Amino acid sequence: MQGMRIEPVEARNAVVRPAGGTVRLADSIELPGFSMRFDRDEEIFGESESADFVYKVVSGAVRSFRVLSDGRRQITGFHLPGDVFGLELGADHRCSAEATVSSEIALVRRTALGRLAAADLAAAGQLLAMTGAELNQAREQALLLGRKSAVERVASFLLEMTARAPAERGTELPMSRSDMADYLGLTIETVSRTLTQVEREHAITLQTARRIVLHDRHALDLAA
Amino acid sequence: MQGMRIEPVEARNAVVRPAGGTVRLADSIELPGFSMRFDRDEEIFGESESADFVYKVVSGAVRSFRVLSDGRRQITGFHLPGDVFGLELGADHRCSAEATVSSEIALVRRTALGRLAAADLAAAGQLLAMTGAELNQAREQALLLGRKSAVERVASFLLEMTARAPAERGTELPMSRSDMADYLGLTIETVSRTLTQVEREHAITLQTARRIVLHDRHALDLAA
DNA sequence: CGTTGCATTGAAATCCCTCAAGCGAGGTGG
DNA sequence: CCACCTCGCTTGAGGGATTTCAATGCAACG
Repeated sequence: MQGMRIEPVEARNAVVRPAGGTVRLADSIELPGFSMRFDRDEEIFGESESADFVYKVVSGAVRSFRVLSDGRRQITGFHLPGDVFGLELGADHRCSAEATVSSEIALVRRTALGRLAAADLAAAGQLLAMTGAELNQAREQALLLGRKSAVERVASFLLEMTARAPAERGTELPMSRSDMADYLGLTIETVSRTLTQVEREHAITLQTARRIVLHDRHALDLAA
Repeated sequence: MQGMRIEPVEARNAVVRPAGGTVRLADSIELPGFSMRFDRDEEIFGESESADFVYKVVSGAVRSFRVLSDGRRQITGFHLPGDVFGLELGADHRCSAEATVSSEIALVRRTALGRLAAADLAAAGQLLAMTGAELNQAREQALLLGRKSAVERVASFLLEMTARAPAERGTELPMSRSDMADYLGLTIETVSRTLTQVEREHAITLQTARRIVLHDRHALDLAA
């Protein structure tokens, strides 16, 4: 409905790279698709929308999240270049996804993926493996949210990001403090305070608000 | 290693119902298996043990959980009669499982399940569906742990349990306050206080510590 | 060079945790 | 059969970590 129409012509901000290419979702899953650009904070899909596509980040970053009726938000994951997201088993999406920064996203029709999985056992197995990996990650997050302190959460997050998004001379954090807070189950103020605390302890340097350099991995390991 | 050997003869407390029967893991997945009895607090499998079996609760209840090095524990789910658990994608278990009360558990060799999934697309699809359902549930828990207050967590839990474990004239809670606390990311004292608070507000009655009667579902819905 | 929005910092308040004691049901042994 | 013991649950008081409220800082942009 009010969600994005995916048709190129009607897309609002999204610039489409015309179809004709293929998208590799996994080792043995390569399907025809196309790509679109999403501005920062633009919705890619919404909760309980029909799940017609599967998505892969080409560049930029995406947040998946669920919200309570009063607006409280829990981000369940960040998706970085190369990551596949929006994979659903039922007919509808069970969470929403938005770009945290301007991003290019590749789209594959779910019907195409479904046909492949129904015909190719290797592909079906890889779908299962991808879902299982997400499950492990979700449980890791449950441990973090249920039992870790603010410092431990932030340390875990920094280690995760430095592992996943290594840049030259530091790590880019392609999301706002608000996004981090809603991922870690904290407030933006606590995230900010904790980051400066970790910096004062010389474990990291905040080059800019969104760029860190890791100095003492061991200290973070201990804190996480 | 120190984990339980599954062989009937060597099992410590576990009484085995001899093999020969079959276990239905899903609509189109029925495989040979056997069943064992586990005492309350007895380990069914441990983190990073080899995942040789898949399990299904026949009677009783099971907790799946992960622990931090200092002993803090996060329960990721309770498994009630009919539920399948211990389904892994890699070679090893990524969490531990213990009986919360004396339970009868059916076991199926993972190799048997693997063979079936590799041959039968319907079975592979159902495995995927089961994993996906767990994923949705894990994300629901993330929202609870990251963004809900103590009252909201307890209310959500009570609604979940009354839906899943309805008994005549009330609901049986087949786990201790400590289990509830580690599932909800709270302490046992907060769980206890919150339950009596909810009782004082006439939403439930605590017949015994482990048996509740739901009086005002609407009030709990609002609180959740 | 002012505006705008995100990030940081400070002070006070709150919710939940920690520590501690009391209670009660179930089991055991006398 | 009853006294006693044990273990889990409940309740209270105080403290602490994180949130809330509020103000300031800072960088990007027009």
